Amino acid sequence: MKKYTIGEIAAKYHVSVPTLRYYDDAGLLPFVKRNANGQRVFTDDDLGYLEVIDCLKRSAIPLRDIRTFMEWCVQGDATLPQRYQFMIDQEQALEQRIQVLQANLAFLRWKKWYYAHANEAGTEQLFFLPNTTQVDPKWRAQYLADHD
Amino acid sequence: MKKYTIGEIAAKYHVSVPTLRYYDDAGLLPFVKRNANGQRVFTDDDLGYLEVIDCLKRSAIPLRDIRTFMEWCVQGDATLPQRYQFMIDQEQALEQRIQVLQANLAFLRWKKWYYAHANEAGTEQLFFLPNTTQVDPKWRAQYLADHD
DNA sequence: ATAACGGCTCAAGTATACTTGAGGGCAAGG
DNA sequence: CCTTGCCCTCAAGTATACTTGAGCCGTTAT
Repeated sequence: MKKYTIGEIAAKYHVSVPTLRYYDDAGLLPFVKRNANGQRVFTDDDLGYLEVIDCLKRSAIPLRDIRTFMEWCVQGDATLPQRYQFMIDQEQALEQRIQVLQANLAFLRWKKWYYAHANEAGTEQLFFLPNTTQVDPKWRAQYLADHD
Repeated sequence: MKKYTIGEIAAKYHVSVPTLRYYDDAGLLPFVKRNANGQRVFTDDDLGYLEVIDCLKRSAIPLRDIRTFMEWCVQGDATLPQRYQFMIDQEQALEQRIQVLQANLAFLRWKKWYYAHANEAGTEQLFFLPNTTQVDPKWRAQYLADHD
């Protein structure tokens, strides 16, 4: 089975070597072995684990949660229920976070529209209610009417 | 125009009072005024700004970027081009981040399917290539065939 | 009038996730 | 043989975003 050094794995997953060592210290890599010189040795078997870690990290899951999951992984079949539940929970959490970001995106697009028009006019004044800097709701209504 | 204390604003936006003060110190609230006793006073005019901050924070935009934008806001019409460009940039960045999260979600769903089946069987063994802990690609293919 | 309630500042502490630096080992190439 | 390159550990430093604590002020309720 092909073996990989920490440097090769770092390049493959676009992280620094110290970061990988930090992850190992933090218990995220309980599957890595060492050679006679004490150097970390990664194998093809480990790549699947590393992909999971990569996915969870890109999803901004805290390291301690990733650690918990990886520990279950090396404990074998006895932890399959926990790992299944973990995936159910993470799926739900991620769905919710995506929904929040979709709402934020909609808000940013309305603001973009607002600034596109303000920029063209050279002033925000036309949007404001008299003697305030509050945007007249009619503009928001018009934006929504135009973008449906 | 209605006025609000820092405590009222904190309750409205689900943040702590010290957090709001920290934001003010960090330059995120250049629009807040003070009363004769040095207390922060928020007005209806400010609520629009606070919504923007809330949106950017929920999108995990760094505070220094939010600060830059809020400073442009109080500088008036001269900064409309920068603010328009800011919205364009943030829209694009957020679209990309949502795409990454969608991909991560797809991965988590595959893993959920995997653990659902492993859990039912009581073991992961049936998924592995002989003498490895690598998942036989045929299972991934089957999952993709079943979920399209 | 005094205690509670909220507001204030400033300094220090906490958590997370790394990064950087010092000092050292092992193996391959000139 | 010794320099280069990659590996190692351990300790300390950095950045971000808050939180906590000490000590104080002004308004309001008892």
